[in-house]
Amino acid sequence: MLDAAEALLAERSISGVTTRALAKKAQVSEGVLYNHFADKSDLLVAALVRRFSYLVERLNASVPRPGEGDVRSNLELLATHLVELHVDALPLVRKLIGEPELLARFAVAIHGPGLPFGGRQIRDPVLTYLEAEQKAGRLGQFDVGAAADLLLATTAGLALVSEIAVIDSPSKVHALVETMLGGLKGEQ
Amino acid sequence: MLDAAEALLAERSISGVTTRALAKKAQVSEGVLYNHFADKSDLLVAALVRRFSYLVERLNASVPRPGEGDVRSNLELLATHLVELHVDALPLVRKLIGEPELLARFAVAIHGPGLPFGGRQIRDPVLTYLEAEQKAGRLGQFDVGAAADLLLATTAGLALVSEIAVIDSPSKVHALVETMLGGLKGEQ
Amino acid sequence: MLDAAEALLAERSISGVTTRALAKKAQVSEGVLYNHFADKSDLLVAALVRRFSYLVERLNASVPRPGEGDVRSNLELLATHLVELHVDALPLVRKLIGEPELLARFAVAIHGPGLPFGGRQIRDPVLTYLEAEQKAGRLGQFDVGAAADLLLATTAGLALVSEIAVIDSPSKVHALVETMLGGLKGEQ
Amino acid sequence: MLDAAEALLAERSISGVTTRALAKKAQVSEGVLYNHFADKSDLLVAALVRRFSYLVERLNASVPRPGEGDVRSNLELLATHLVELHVDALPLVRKLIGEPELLARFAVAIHGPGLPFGGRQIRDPVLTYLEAEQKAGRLGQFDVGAAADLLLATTAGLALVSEIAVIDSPSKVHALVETMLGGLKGEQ
DNA sequence: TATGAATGAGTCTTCATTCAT
DNA sequence: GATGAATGAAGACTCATTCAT
Repeated sequence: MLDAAEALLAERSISGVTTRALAKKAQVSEGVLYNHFADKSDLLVAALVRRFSYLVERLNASVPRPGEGDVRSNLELLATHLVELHVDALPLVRKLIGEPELLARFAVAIHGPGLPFGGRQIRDPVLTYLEAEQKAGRLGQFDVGAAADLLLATTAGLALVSEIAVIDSPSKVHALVETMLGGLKGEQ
Repeated sequence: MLDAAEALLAERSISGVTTRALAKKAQVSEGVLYNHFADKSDLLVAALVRRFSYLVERLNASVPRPGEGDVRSNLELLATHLVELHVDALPLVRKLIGEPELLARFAVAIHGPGLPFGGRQIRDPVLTYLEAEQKAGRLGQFDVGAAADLLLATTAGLALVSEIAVIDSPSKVHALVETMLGGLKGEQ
Repeated sequence: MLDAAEALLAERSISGVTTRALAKKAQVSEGVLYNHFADKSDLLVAALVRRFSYLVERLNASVPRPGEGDVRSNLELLATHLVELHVDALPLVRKLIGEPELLARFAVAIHGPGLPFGGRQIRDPVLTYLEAEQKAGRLGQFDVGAAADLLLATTAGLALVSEIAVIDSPSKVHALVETMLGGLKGEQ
Repeated sequence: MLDAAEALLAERSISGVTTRALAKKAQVSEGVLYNHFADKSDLLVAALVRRFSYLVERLNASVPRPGEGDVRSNLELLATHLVELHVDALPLVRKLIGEPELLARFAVAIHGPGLPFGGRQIRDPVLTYLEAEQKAGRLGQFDVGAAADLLLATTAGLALVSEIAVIDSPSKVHALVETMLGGLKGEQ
């Protein structure tokens, strides 16, 4: 049932996820839904939460280890993973953003407020990585929170744009990291 | 009619913008819509385009003049205006992001591809400003496109977050500009 | 206005003939209709009557002269003209047959009861021709009315079928006339 | 549901068969239709097909046995049954003739092309009977197909006319058969 | 007379939800 | 627990007709 919801959520516009479609996908009858969930929204939220958890887990597993390797490469890797995360999260967001009520229930379920490209669950790993590198002296002085926001927002932006237009994502990521490292004042 | 659509678009979820609500808001009967527009989508797109045009105009009027004043202050001002722009554009985006079909029609209407927090119409002014300051020697060497993306994405992110949580926007903007100017490597 | 109605009647399904389409076709505004006709039906009936009159006139002009030429050829010619008549009348009939109310008003307007492939106005010329040939001794004894019905019904049938399937109309007409002339008992 | 559709089809003009009327007739709510049929058309086609099948069956059961009885009487009987068939089929035809789309779906459902007063399913029994009598030497030489067309078209015509005007059907049938048997040339 | 915006009842269709089996 | 037919409110859209200008 949850699997069916997840599958449908991934392939259809929110309004296309009907109880009928759900039932068909799960190979069960329409009424089953109400034997396990209070509501259609309930099922949807459950599916969304499960998906979200998976994505967070994946991110945590792929954050570079501070102190190892090259900082520049690490940041590029991190940014690449963030783009991937956002690309995969986009269908979710698409659903939630248009349905305030659903979003509220999802937010409560996750309990991490501040959704978009973040919520603590996604922002924290990035923050932690940056702080560690900074503490290790491999990065200079800067506002870690602001840097995380730049990274998260811009990678989310890339994910969004790449859905609509064809872009050279790797080179965009490269430019992003370069620009963030170097700053606008120039490396005098 | 357009006013009613704009008003409704601003206050309701996309699925709440029904022909019935539209008619009631405009104080006319339901059928009127179809005497002036081919479609409900048609009306919506028209309203969205009108709103978008207004926002673009306002942005253009508020971009700082390159060479004048302080670069840092200019950037903060620009970032502030961008946050405002995105805050105002959010209801629009919210609608479009969940309705691929509507988005497509809107894109065609605007003819500026690459929608999200951009499209040429919004990105170009930022780009132009940065290039001018760079040419004037008031900024160092950096990838202007990447910098514009950072600025646009992060201000969009701030707008999004500020809708859900209470944040200290001005200080966020300040930190953002500082971080972008200085870079992560530190000003050794 | 009438012209527009006639044109529309010819090219669209009955439900496609809307006041809007009518107005557009006639290059006038929607309201005009009600300045000249009581009703949409009124206009439609007027247009149908005009069309019907034209068809009847054309038939009368093309009925072979009794006593002249070859009876067999005359009958084939007559049958051919009847097929043409019915082909042209089909769009009319199509409209009327599905709208009892319209049909009733049309019937009253024509005043010739017994519509389908007939009404006196179409049946009479055929009847007259057959009687004349019979009187002239160029045809044997038979029920003139029944023969007219056979001719009218079968040509109508051919017209109807030729709309749906591709048929060799001339040879069908030939066979029809042969069979009618010779009868089923055989020419012993 | 099907019964309701059949009933309504019989008593109303095509445009009068609305989902509302259907639901009321079947004593169920409006939505039910869409739990069992894809479409209103779908239901209509199903009802039409069922009705058509019944009529075809009835005809087959009532075709006279060749070689038995009197040919003249057999033909009159056959013609009488055909008139009845067409009278009963008329409501069907009335619906279909004005709705090209519906007709197309019906045609596909029946798979017998060549609709009007025939399609193979109705024409074939007549054809078969005539051929058998001819082979048995009880009828002379004539084009069997053309004779079948005459019979079918004229009985259809009688059915049609009898709906509008009051006619003496039996005597019309008698005259029809006489005329077909004897031919127009006279039995010299 | 012509116009065309406004009307509003009515059409088909969708869909979350219920409930007897 | 599972089923799936039934419900009915709601949605988008159509269109003949009216009427102030």
